[in-house]
This record gives sequence, structure tokens and C-alpha cells, in this order.
Amino acid sequence: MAQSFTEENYLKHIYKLSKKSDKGVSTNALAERLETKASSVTDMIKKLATKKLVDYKKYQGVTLTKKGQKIAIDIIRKHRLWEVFLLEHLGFSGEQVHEVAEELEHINSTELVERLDKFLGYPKYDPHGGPIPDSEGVFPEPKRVKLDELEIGRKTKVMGITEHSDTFLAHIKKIGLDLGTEFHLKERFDFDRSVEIDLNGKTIQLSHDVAKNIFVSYNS
Amino acid sequence: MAQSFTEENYLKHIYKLSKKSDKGVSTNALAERLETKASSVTDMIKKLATKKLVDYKKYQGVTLTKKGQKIAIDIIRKHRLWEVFLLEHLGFSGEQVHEVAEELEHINSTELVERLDKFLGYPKYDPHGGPIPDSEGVFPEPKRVKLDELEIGRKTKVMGITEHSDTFLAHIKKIGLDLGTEFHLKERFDFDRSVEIDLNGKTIQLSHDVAKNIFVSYNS
DNA sequence: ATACATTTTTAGACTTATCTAAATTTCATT
DNA sequence: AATGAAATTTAGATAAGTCTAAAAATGTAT
Repeated sequence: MAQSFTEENYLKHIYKLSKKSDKGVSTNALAERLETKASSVTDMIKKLATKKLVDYKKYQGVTLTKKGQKIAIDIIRKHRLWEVFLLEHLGFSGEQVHEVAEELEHINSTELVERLDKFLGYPKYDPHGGPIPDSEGVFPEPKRVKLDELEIGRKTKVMGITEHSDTFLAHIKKIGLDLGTEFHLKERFDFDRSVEIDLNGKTIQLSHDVAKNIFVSYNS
Repeated sequence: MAQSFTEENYLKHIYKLSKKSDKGVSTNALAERLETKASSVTDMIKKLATKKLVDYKKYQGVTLTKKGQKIAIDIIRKHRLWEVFLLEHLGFSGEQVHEVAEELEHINSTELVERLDKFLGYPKYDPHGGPIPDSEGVFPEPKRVKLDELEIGRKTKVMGITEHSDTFLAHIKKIGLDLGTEFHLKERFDFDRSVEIDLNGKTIQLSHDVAKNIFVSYNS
């Protein structure tokens, strides 16, 4: 049973919102996310419920069924694979990527996705650090955290950033924290949660605002 | 003014069908191509006419306006660029390509198309020999040779003749090789350099004296 | 030129996804 | 527990694209 572009978007956003709490996703939250009206959301939820893609009880919010979840994860997989392609191979930068990937994620061809995955070298994370589920819907083990949560003393590597403003990009560029850069975390100061890192022998201070927007990964 | 997926498909097929003759494209022909009903086609044509994308007079068929043609050519550009990508980079083969490209051609992002074009090395032809228009909608110049130098197997088109005697004109007229006629070159016999062509399913022999006086063009 | 067949258009209905406005349910506070 | 506010659902309407069936225009053959 094929889903429409719109249905897929609902499923994807229900999935993402449901990660934020254990309860069902509220109609209003979905409406805001999808930039539509609550009444439209109610209509669509009913439709998805008859298709057994969501569980729904009036006034109680929605949750995805196994079937619905698989579809949602599949869309996330496609989205992130396309992002890797756009950023690493087409040289896209920052903002535009997301918009284009939002469209590409709805192209339905298993063949295409599997070949793209292979072409990209079976990446496990997208350039923002988002984990890419495999074709079974299984996410890779998360051995990555944001720099503001990393254990002191760790040797680590920049895997992505969660802030894409020009000023931020300029800032980390100046510091030298490009994608893939390795460094180690020397200290964290409790009073402002700023951190001190060692990058190729240079000691650098980073504010919490910077640290919280940098994804890093570490081995074992 | 943005077009829907459906509108774009209509424009693309009007473009392709209009290449087959000088007259406007008939409602029935479009309906067959788009696997829909004639009445639906009439409805859509009216809509496209109000958007100034086609010229339409009742019972007279449709033609594209400049605006409509630009959109149609743009879709063909995208389709063929994606085909190059799918075949050359993702290792797709034959049949599946077309189906996937049919979807990808409707992704609307100038940025994406231009970057893809660059990534692919600004190809002028797709793997089937289809010419790829540039971002201005201009098709590459087809290559011209004399028929006695054409590569075996080529699909080609009569572009001119270099002999203008009455007997020669009468001869090619009888064979049916008028200006613009398309055919393909099946074989060339070394002993007398005569050639065998396929013209609308008919197999025809041409002597070297004839072949050397016919200019043909081909893509890629 | 008339009559029949084919093509095209019109009229009215259906589906999907959306909206506004009104009704209903739930929540939070007293 | 009552009540007002917020969230949610219902009812009815709209726009896009499609359909069927019937009407109108065009083309063709004698």
C-alpha cells in the first residue's frame, strides 16, 4: 500500500515528535510542525488510523504502529542519505540541503536508495551527526554525543554541527574545528560549562554555546 | 508561478508529442500518453491555458507557449541529467532508470540541477543519446556527417544533400529520404561501401554514390 | 451534401487534503 | 467539584485532478 507525499510527512513528523516524550503526539504539536490547522491534522490522523499506520484514540494523541514506524524510519533513512550526497558530492552547504532533501526523501524506489547507499559507502551518520538507519530500519549504535556532554579526557573527532548560521560556521572555521578534525577534551568548567580542548597541541577555550552545537564521536 | 507535478507532466508530453507533427497536439493523443481520459485532458488544458502555458482553441488541439516550452525543456533537462547520474554513477541498468528519473525530474531546485550538472561534468547527451538542453533551454548542436561516414547502428536524420541533379533528387524522393526524415543505419558493405538502412521498418539499400551525398545528423 | 463515426467538450460527481467556524472534551485552577 | 481556558473534534466548504455519461463539433465516405 503506497503512501502519498502528505501521508509520509505526517508519519515522519509523528515519529520525530514522539521521540520527545512517551505520550502520544498531540494534534496541536503536529499542526504546528506541519504548518497546518489542527482540524486538518485530525482528518489525516483518522485516515492513517484506518490504514493501520497509527494508533489513535480521540483526544489522546497519536502513536505510530510498527508499520507506520517502519515507513517513518525509511523516510529518515532516505533524507539522511540524500543529505550526505548533497553535501559531500554536490558541494551543497547548510540551509539549502534540508529543503532539497525534504523533496528527495519522498522518491520511492528501493533500488535507488540501496544503490545510493552503496555509492555513498554505506555511511552510518549524516553530516549533522544524524544516525542513518539501515534498510531494515535499524539505527547504528550511538557512539556520539554533543561536545558539552563528552567525558573529560576523551580523544574525539568532529562529526557534525547542529547550528548552521553564518556566524557560527565562521567561528568554528576560524578555530579550525572542521568536519573530521580530531582533538581531545581537557577540561570542563562548571560555572559556565565552557570547555578546554587540545587541538594539535593548541589549547582552545569553547563556550557552552559552541560546545553544545558540536557533535563528536569516539571509539569504544 | 510554480507548477504541480501533474501540470509538469502535461507540459512535458505536449512538448514531446508536438515534435511529431506541426499541428497542435490532440486531446486523445495526450490522454493516451498520460493514461487518462480525454475529458480530464480538456480540463487540464483549459487550466494551463489560463496560466498562459499553452495556446488552446476548442477542437483545435494545444501548442505550448514560450513559457510552457521553457518549463517542458527544463523537465527534459532534469530527466536526462538524472539518467546520466543513475546510469553512470549508481550503476542502474536499462528499464528501471526511466521510472526513477520520471520522479526525480519533478524535484524543483535550480541549485540542485546546476550542481548535479557540474558533478556530472556538464554532459551534452544522456546515455541513450538524448541531447541535454542547457539551463537556458538551448539544445546542443547535433553532429553532422555524410551518410557514408556514419557509425553503424546510429539513429539519424536527413539534414541535407550535396548533389542537386534532377536524377538524384528524383531518386531520394522515391526512396523517401526527404529532409528531416529519421532512420537508422543497419549495415555497411565493404566491397562497394553500399549501406543498408531501416526507414520506418522498411529495409533499404543505398549505394555509396547515394550515401556520400547525404548529410545526416545525430546526437551524442 | 448527407449521414455515420470519431473526437472533443460539457455537466455533474467523486476523492484528497485543506480550511473556517462551531461544538465538544480535557486540563488547570481555584 | 466547578469553571474558564485550551485543545481537539465535527460539520460544512473549497480547490485540484479525475471520472462517467451525454452533448456538440469535426471528419469521412458515399
